[in-house]
Amino acid sequence: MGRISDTREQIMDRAAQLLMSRGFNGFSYRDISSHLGVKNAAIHYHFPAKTDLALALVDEYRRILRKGTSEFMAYGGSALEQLEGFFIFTTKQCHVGRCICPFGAFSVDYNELPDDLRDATQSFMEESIKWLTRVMEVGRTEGEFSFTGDPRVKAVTVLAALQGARQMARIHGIELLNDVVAQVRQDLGLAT
Amino acid sequence: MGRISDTREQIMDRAAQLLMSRGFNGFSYRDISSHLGVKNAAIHYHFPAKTDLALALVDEYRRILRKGTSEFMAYGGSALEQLEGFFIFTTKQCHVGRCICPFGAFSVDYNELPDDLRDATQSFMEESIKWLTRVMEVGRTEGEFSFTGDPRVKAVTVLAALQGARQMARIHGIELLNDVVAQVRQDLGLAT
DNA sequence: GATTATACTTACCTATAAGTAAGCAAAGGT
DNA sequence: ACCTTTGCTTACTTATAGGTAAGTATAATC
Repeated sequence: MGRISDTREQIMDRAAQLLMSRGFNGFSYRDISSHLGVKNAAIHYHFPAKTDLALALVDEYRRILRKGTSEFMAYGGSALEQLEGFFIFTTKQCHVGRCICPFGAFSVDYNELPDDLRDATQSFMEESIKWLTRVMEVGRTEGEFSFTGDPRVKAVTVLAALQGARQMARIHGIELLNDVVAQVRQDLGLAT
Repeated sequence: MGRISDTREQIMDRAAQLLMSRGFNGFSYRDISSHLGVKNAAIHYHFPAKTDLALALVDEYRRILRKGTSEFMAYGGSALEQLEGFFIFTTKQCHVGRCICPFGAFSVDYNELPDDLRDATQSFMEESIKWLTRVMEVGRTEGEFSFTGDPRVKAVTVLAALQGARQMARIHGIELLNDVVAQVRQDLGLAT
């Protein structure tokens, strides 16, 4: 028994891995418990239903996003830095865990998801879009990027390309993601 | 009992719907059989294992792809026409069934898929990439599109953006896909 | 007209899923 | 010293999954 309870954290860590490698319906409590050496019911103690676990994960994702973007959102700053940070985060995560984007994981099962989880996923996504929209806006205004059209639509397109690329990378090899990132940069007028 | 056996076709139709709306692990034989008003074992008669069903679906996708692209691949032609056809196909499919791309459906569960199904998915994807690469090549040469970098990488990026957009559209509304298509066109120098 | 293949159904099996209820050991507060 | 909360385990339930074996009605073949 840990000091406070690091079991809860370990559950979430493992669940995050599994979610991004198999999708929400692709893993079970058993996959978590057997890995941690605890019983199934221990997971249910911390997260009574699978939905609760998923909600906790979405919350954590949102916390991570906010940590990396709150200063930029509040005061502005280098859009290029934010974007490159995002690329690095994405590719690193993908290389380490061969995992897909959380949005991708949820979106496949989205039609069968309970309402609260759908809402949480949707608002997390809206938050991500808002952040990248601001990055696009600021970046174009400051002359760091060049693109035509609505910044929000461009932001959504970039997110979509990365989400798709992470998935395609599993089928076709990890370098596919690097290629897509390179192309997205090029499409924003950035040097290779 | 149908003339020859349209049950098999109906199974595949329904399975295709389900695959694209829930992912490979998101539907069961029961979902198909109950919809068709037959028993579970009837599906097993036509497709002993779920893998067999999935393989048949991939084969069908490949057939559809070839039907729409073989002439272009053989003789060249209007790249713009091919691309617009692809956009229309994608958006229509998405609007009608609120469904994701087959690649997306398989890629989420990819790590747990049997080898033969992985191979089939991979080679179908390679075929799709090859086709769109040629579209990009011809389109740029003929001056229909403008983009920088490797045609294959550009093709992969476009596919990734559409795959990602179809998934994000489920969470955030169907107009997201239209936006992404518009942005992709714009990024290729096409008029809105 | 007997045989065989087709296209199923009925009935079953085994594994696994999510989830619950009750019990228990240890730590913390009073 | 006693009670309560925390953090689990044991033992169970119900539902569903993929899959199989054996039987049956119809249609085609010889």
